[in-house]
Formats: sequence, structure tokens, C-alpha cells
Amino acid sequence: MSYHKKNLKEKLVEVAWNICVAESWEKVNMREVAKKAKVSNTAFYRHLKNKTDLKAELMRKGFKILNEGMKNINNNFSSYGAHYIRFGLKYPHIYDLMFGNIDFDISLYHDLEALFDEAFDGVIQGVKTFIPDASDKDVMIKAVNIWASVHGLVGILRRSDLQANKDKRLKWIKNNLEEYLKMTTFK
Amino acid sequence: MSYHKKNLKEKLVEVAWNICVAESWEKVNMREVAKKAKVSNTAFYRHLKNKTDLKAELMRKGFKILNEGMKNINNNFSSYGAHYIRFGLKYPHIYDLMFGNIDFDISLYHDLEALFDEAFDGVIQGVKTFIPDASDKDVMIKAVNIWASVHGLVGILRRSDLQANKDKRLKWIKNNLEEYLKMTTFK
DNA sequence: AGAAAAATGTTTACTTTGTAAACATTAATT
DNA sequence: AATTAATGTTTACAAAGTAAACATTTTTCT
Repeated sequence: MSYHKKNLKEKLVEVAWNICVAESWEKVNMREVAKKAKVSNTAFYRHLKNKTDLKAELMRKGFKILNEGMKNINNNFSSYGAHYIRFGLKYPHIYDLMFGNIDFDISLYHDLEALFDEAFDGVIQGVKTFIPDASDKDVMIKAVNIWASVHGLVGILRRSDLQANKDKRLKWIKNNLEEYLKMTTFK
Repeated sequence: MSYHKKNLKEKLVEVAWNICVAESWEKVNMREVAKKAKVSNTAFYRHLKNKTDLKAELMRKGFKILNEGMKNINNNFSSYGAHYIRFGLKYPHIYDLMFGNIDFDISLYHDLEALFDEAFDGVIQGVKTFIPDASDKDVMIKAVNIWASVHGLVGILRRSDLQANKDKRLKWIKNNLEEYLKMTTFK
């Protein structure tokens, strides 16, 4: 047996990430993660406090990917929305952790809370840029509407992915996200 | 000990409902439910196949309440949206089961699938009524946008309920749902 | 360099929770 | 009344999170 692996924490997080992406958070269990990382069941606990902390790690990783992708978007406002939606469709279960899971007390993880607020603030700033003369209240209303529409759409499109009942019009929306967004929320 | 309670199934579902409403689905466990219903741990299994079926029961109950409330709404289209949102805020964890939980394979529960489709179809019909000359595609686009905006907003408002950071502008939206909806999605 | 301390793995063991199986009791059916 | 079905209980097991004690490696300090 070889004690002291290098970067075991990273390895464990990566294994958990892969399971969560391929299946879902519910399918992530410590024994399986440990087995795939080729360490004992409880090695994990030398690196993370508990399973909730592992979840937080996955969220961090998700925000990192999402934010990184944001940087490579051209000046078109609606394409930011499309980027969000594509992220949600590419990593649905990570997305759930980041934006859905209300059981998770995000206020215990200040960096995650900051990442979240930052994302919303991005929308606020975007609205301000595109509607320079809007009142504070109107900016907020528009930003909330954009945020809600984008996140709500992820839910619809995910569901339609699962159902046999694949509506052609939904398919159109999915394949023409930016056009759809310009016709609705971002118009 | 008294064998053969009356309506044990209903009792169990009710107990589970109360726990799920007060806490969350994660906090619902069979032993606790059994204890609160004053039966043995496994009495449950004479009435429902497994815990997933219990979840389906809660979803049914949720749809029943939501649909019942729908009937008592006057002709204003945006007030349907507000009704949805208020339901989501009143029963957030039931709402999660009904509209969020993607792990749950709704296609195994045809009645639930039908209830879901019915709800979405309601939006389609609403859009058709309010924009009689819209193309099929445009109706779908509008309906999806309404659905997404409404469900997305529930997420934002729930989060703001939890956070100390209670933004006044969000509070305004919450207290003036219909006005907000008319300014945005339902305009 | 060598000893002490810190970090990191492992083994063992306990708890919680879902649920299967065997058994008991009551209700329904013939 | 006797048989069967329905519904409860008891017992038991497996999966999963994680605490505690122990082992080994690495780091730090003289």
C-alpha cells in the first residue's frame, strides 16, 4: 500500500465531479468516490470536512467553468444568456447544485455566495449598459426578468430532453437560443 | 396494539406532506413518518411501494392544490402567473418536487405527467386567447417564455427570502407580482 | 542528522435509513 | 365457520456518512 498520494483532494473532487456530471449528486457516495480514487473509504475526511463540503467543491468548479466561458463572449448581451443556458444543459446536475439546491446553505460558503452575487450583478450591469436611462427600479425589474427567464428556460429544455415527447418548437428554441432570447427576454 | 387503522395511507401521506412543507423532502424519512402516524416502521409498505411513490403522492397533492386555486382566478392572464409564483413561495419544497426534481422519472407516473402537461397547455391556451393571430411557433415561444419567467422568478424570490441581503426592489416585486408580470413577461 | 510534530492514509466501528421477509391479526369472502 | 386477503408488526439486513483509533510518511526544529 502506498500512503500519501499527490493531490488526493483534487482527485476526489474530480471523481465526484464525473459522477455528478454523468449521473447526479444523489449518485455521488463517498465509498464509491474513494474506490474510484483508489483510497480507503475515509481518506476523504483528511481533506474535506464532510459531504456537504464536497458539494461546495463541485459548485466552485462549476462557477469557475461558467465564469471562464463568460469571458470569451462577444459584446452581444443575449449571448450571455445563451451561454448560461448552454451551461445548464451541458452540466444539468452541477447546475442544480449551483442554482437550484435550496437545502444547501450558501451563506456558509462566502466565496460561493460572492460568485453567485457576482453573476447576478453581471446582469444588472448589462441592463444598465443597454438601457442607460432606466431607473434603479426598472433596471432591477429587467435584470430579475432576464435572470428568471434564463434559469426558467433551462428547466423547460432539460425536461424536454428527457421526455420522449420532443416538441419540434422546443427543439427550435434550443437550437436558436439567441434568436429566441432576442424575441422575448432580451428584446 | 390496535391493528387496522382507518386511512393509514392518507395519514402517512399527510404526515410526510407536513414534514416536507415545514422542512424539505430530504428531511422526510420513513421511520419518522411512521412514528408520527403511530404505526410500525414498515406499515407504510402495505400501502405504497417505496419512498419514491410517497414522493409521487406529495406531488399529486401539490398539483391538486395548485389546480384548485387556478379555478378561482378571474379573467386576468397575469394573475395566473402570480398564482403559480405564490404557490411556489408558499410550498417551496413541494414545488421542488413538482417542477424541479429531474431525478424523478415522471414518465413512470402517467397521471403526474398529464397534470404537468395540462398545466403547460393552460399557458398555451392563455397565449392563444390573448394573441389570437399569433402563429403556432410564436404561441409556443411566448408560452415558453411565460413558463420560464414564472418558474425562474420563484427561484429568485425563494433565494431572497433566505438571504439576509433582502433587496428592497425584490421585495417590491414580491409584493406586486401582477404589476411586475405585466411590466415584463405578460406585457 | 535525528527527534518530535504534523499531515495524510487505513482500519474498525457506529448510526441512520430504506426496505425485504417472516409472522400476527383483523376483515372479507365463500 | 373456514379460508383467504388485507393490513400491521417484528426482525433483519444492506447502503452510506462519518467518528475514532491507529499507521505511515513528510515536515519542522534543534
